[in-house]
This record gives sequence, C-alpha cells and structure tokens, in this order.
Amino acid sequence: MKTEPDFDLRQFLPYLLNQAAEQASLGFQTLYKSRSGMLRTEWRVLFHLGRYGEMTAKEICARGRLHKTKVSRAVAKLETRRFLQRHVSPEDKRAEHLKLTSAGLAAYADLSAQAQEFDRKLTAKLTPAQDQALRQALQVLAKL
Amino acid sequence: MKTEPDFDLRQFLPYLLNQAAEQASLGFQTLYKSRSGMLRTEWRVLFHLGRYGEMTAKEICARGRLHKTKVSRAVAKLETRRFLQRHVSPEDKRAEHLKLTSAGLAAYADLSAQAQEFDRKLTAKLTPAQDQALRQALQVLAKL
DNA sequence: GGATAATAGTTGAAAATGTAACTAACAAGG
DNA sequence: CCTTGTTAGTTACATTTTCAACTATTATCC
Repeated sequence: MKTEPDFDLRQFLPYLLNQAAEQASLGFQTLYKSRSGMLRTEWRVLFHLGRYGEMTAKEICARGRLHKTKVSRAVAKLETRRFLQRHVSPEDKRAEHLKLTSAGLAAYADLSAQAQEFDRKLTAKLTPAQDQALRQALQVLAKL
Repeated sequence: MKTEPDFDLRQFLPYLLNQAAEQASLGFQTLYKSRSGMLRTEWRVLFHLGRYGEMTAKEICARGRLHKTKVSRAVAKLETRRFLQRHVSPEDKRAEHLKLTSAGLAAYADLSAQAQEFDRKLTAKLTPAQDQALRQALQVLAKL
C-alpha cells in the first residue's frame, strides 16, 4: 500500500544535487584544507577578494549568498592569519573595506590554481555537451 | 597582477553545484520543516524506509551515503516521535531492523507527495533536454 | 534638530555536525 | 573455548552553524 509508488528518492532533484555537490566539495576540501588549513567559508571569502578585489563583508555575503555571521567569523580568522586587512570606510564608518595582503594574494594564487586543476578533473568525467548543459542548468537553479 | 586572470569562481563546478543544491534544499526544507518539524537527515531516513521498506541503519548509511552517527541520531528522534520501531535482528543481535509505524507511513506519504510536487516545480525551470542532461551529469558526479 | 527606523558587523548561547572512543555482539584461527 | 579482530550502533567531546540579541553608525521624516 504505497501512496506514491513511483517516487524515487534517487531521482529527486534536491537529493541528486546534494549528493553531487557534497562529493565535489569533499574532494576539493581535502585539497585546500591540507594545503592552507582553511575552512570552506574562509576560502570562499578569500576567493571573492582575490578574484574581484577589495570589497566589504556585506558585498561578499550578497555575492556568495553567505550569512553575515559566517562571513564575520571567516574574516576574523583570515585577519589573524594576516591574509587580509580591514579599513573602516570613510563614507560609512560601520562598513569595512577588506583587502588581501600579499600573503593572502599568494594563498589565493595557489588555491585558485588548485581549483582550476580540480575543475578540469571533474569536467573530464563528463562529455563536453554534458558539461555545458550541466553548467547552464545549475545556473538557472542557483538563481531562484 | 593576477596569477590566474581567467579563473571565475562562478564557473567553478563545486561552487555552482553547492549554490544550486543549497537553493534547492532550502526551498524544500522550509516545506518539510514546517509540515513535520523534521530535520534533513530525519526525512532522508524516513524516505529510505518509506520507499524501500524495512532495513537496518547500516543499509541506510550505505544507500544514502550518510554517516552512522547522523543516522543513529535521526533514528532516535524518529523513534521518540513514534514514526518508526526497532526490532533487534534475530540473526545478528547487534543490528536492528527499522520499520515505519503507521504514523511514519502517513508522514512519508505526505512528504513524498510534497517532494514530487516540488521536483516538478524545479524541473519546470528547465527545458526537458536540460533536465535530462542535468540528471545524467549529476549521477556521474555523485558516484565518484 | 531629534525621534525612529534601518544597516554593518559582532557576539553569546543553542542546535547540529564530525571525530573518536566506546559497548556489545559476531567471526576466525589456534 | 579463548584470544584477536571486525562490525552495528551509541555516546562524549570538539568544532561549526544558526539564531537572536547587541553596538555603533547612518538614513528618514515629522
């Protein structure tokens, strides 16, 4: 007596997405964790600053869809490790402009190279058509 | 002076996967959380038992790629809510067969119907071809 | 100008997760 | 049988995450 006999968890999109995302993140996590001792949110912040330049915590939250407490703590850790510096904004003294130090830039250069390599390896598991369709579809789904 | 000027975080596959997965999970989470007060791991366990029938915690771990401590705690919660019952296996007294109660089956019926509806809504954002390619690609990536 | 509301970011406590050590039961080899 | 090793599941502890309250500053609007 099944109400929905044809429901398959393994075809449920949120489930599939999670499995794939977890698998992918895990693989990369071991890489950057061992290389830099950073946590996920930390390298995300690092990546944003490295790639898009100086910005405030709020901007990082918006771009990366991260909660402000997560970002706040990640920034604090990156600061104690001398990967970034804070400058109170002259226009708005509540906000702080965040900027990578040279050590931060070096870490970013290293990790982004690793990331690219990792991405290539992942992509290699897919056909070019699959890869393209995947990225398009993911972008649609991420934007809701 | 960028070492890797063409690295785009938003094209980084693990990042994309995470964004899409989080977005999708969040949407569904609000649904089942408000409807049943369950946590993610709890309804996953519920789904496995509802869909595939009686099994042990170990089997749920293997099928869902969940850590045994997570499953152990989820099972405990589902038990206190009278959604499932445990029966020590006669063949191996360490193992417990887990079985949904009628309340558990009812919750499963409700949530799986919700899940199907949610999946349809998500899928509607994609073209049929995109949807198919996405699912194929995700299955490849999840299996690594 | 001065009250009120909104915003950037921090912090503390509660909930969740991961890690590792643990108990109890089984398995295998002598 | 009895030591050694393995396995199912739980529990304790450390780390992370989330939620709510808080500070300091800016914006609104009467």
